[in-house]
Amino acid sequence: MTVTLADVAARARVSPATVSRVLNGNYPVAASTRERVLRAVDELDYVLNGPASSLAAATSDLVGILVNDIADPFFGIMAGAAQTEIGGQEGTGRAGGEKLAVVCNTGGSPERELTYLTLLQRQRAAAVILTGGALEDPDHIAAMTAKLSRLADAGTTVVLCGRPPLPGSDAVVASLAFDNRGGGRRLTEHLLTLGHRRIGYVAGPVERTTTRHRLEGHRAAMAAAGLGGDTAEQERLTVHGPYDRRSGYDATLELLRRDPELTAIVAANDTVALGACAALRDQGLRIPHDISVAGFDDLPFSVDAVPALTTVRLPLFEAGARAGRLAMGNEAPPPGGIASIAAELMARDSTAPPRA
Amino acid sequence: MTVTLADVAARARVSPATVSRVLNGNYPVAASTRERVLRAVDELDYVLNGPASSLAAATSDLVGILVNDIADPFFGIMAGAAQTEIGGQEGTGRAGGEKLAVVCNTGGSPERELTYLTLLQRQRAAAVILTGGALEDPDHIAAMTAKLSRLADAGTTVVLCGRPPLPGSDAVVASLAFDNRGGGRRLTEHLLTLGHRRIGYVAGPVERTTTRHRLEGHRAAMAAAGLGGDTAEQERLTVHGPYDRRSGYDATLELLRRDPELTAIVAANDTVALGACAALRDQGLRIPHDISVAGFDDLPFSVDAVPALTTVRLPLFEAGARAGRLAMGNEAPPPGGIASIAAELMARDSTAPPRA
DNA sequence: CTGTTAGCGCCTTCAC
DNA sequence: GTGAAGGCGCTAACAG
Repeated sequence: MTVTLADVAARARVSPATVSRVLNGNYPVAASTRERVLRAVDELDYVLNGPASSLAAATSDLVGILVNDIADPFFGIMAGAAQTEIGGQEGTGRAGGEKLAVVCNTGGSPERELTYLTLLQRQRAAAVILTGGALEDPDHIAAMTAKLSRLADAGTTVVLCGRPPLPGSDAVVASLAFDNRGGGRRLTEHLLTLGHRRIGYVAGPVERTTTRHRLEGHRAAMAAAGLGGDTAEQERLTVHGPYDRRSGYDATLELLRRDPELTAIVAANDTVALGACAALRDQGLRIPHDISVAGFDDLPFSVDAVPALTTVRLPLFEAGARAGRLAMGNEAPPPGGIASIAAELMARDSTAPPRA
Repeated sequence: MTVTLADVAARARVSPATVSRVLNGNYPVAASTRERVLRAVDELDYVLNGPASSLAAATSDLVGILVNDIADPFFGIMAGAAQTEIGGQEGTGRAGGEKLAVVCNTGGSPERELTYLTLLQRQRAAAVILTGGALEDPDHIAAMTAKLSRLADAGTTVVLCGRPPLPGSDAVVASLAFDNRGGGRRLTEHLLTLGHRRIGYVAGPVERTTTRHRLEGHRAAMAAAGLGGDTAEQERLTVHGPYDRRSGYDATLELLRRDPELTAIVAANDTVALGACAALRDQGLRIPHDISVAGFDDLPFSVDAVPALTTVRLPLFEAGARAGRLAMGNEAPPPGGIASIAAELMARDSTAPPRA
């Protein structure tokens, strides 16, 4: 029924071993023989049996890219960049030694994250890239550390992208961590420099590294300006929620309720900031005249917002591409396996000095 | 080194076959035996060898979801919905009979589309979902038709989502096609009703079904209103470009150059519309006072645009979920394997009557 | 309900 | 540079 390697061998009048060698290209084969084999492959429309090949070789050409939310361009950009770097840009049609880069959407659920890792482990994946912030629950961290060790033992290359290093684990080849803390600090410093003193903060989901680091940066800047306040005050000006538009909308209304004198709102990311803007507009407030708004990530749409959104740029594409190369072993890991990726303040029109 | 099914069998004092049966759950096994096996699995931290399993069973648990641009929420939403429907929401941790739903980013390249299909074919994928518009190049269509037949022959379920049916192919189980033509027509009718007569059109990339259908809808509405004009006139008011913000920006400037009297711009999709809005603002034009703008898709950010974007809503999430169910065989295919999915006009603030 | 027996299709030493 | 042979780990008939 389906054509096998043996069929190709018969047609090319060589042994199966030889066919295997030309297909994998990692062994010397006479040019004439190779050509004969390749011709037979095309004539028979032969497609390698991946499972059989993976079983025999004890490794597959699958590379998994885990993301928290595939509908969020934050992840889409990183994943796309990584996939480009991995999938090869050739396109010979015949599909030679390409890797199969695939993205898996965890939806932010820790269980699904682990399930996907198990599934990838089951497939004997060549590499796994974990993107985005990590959950800070101790149990989950322990489970992840164990799972990643298991993967690494089985020969899977593990790379972290936009996620802080896993303490005490040598399973990870490289961690590319965004400087969320520094970015958060600079963003709030920008607001302070403009003259803002009462700043509301729409944070991301609790127990996420990204959420915590950005918030820490914000509070560090506030504290440095002598505006830290006590814990109760800090919490009063902070509302947590998911990384979506709705959350930004609701949280902003809540912050306004808690303190109508707010002159600025800092959002966990650009999407949340958009929701915040909508809420403010619905309250009849003008941005930045009545109140300033800032986001984080600098997604493509942020520059088109009205007014253009002040935010912190993260080099998502570059980071994803680098993660892809690291996963493929095409780039040397950074010293210590850890790299911090700079976050750059993009001051635009949604922030301005507060009204007198 | 790595623990195999035989190890589990030995520890549970049963035969390998029995272990296989409880793991696959598709065969009666005594409760006590099952429990013993499961315990052994946990104690040994056993993970099924996917390739071996796929080789023996001649099918894998891989399901591929092909998208044109993973950084575009249009695809992210559909892919995420499909993945949720396929990946199972259980999360037992142990990972039982779950499918591995993975998304593959073709970047809109026909070669990569074929390469990914070959890779998936190689893996003996259980199902493949193709999302988004298709390229209309005859050679590519022929290659795709052949490839999909090959896949179907090998037992892979093929589902189309947001893509018109492949004529003369029985390889596809179901095609969910958006009513792009109808949506495009209703959108332009809305503009005509408002009183617009000179409408510029920023189209998507040429040779794409999505592009063509939306444009046809637009022109049908124009023609019905006696405003069709000749071919030269139609082309003068149409500029093609990729589905991104930049394209919308540039194309809008070009349209304005060609006809400064335009009172409305229709964009290929919401992202493009955002670019168009930016260009118009930079020209000092107010929306919708000086000129109206409309998009397509109704992505989440469109309602937050300023002014809120008039567009055509496509039920992306629902369509993706349905495609996922169809791929899993959890839903009966529509009659004839083809379903048209309605597109609903969302009239918002970016369109208004033209200035007197 | 459970055990036994054959492969699934390929890679990989080992000879030649 | 090429062929021959064994086995990767699991599933799927068959028996029982």
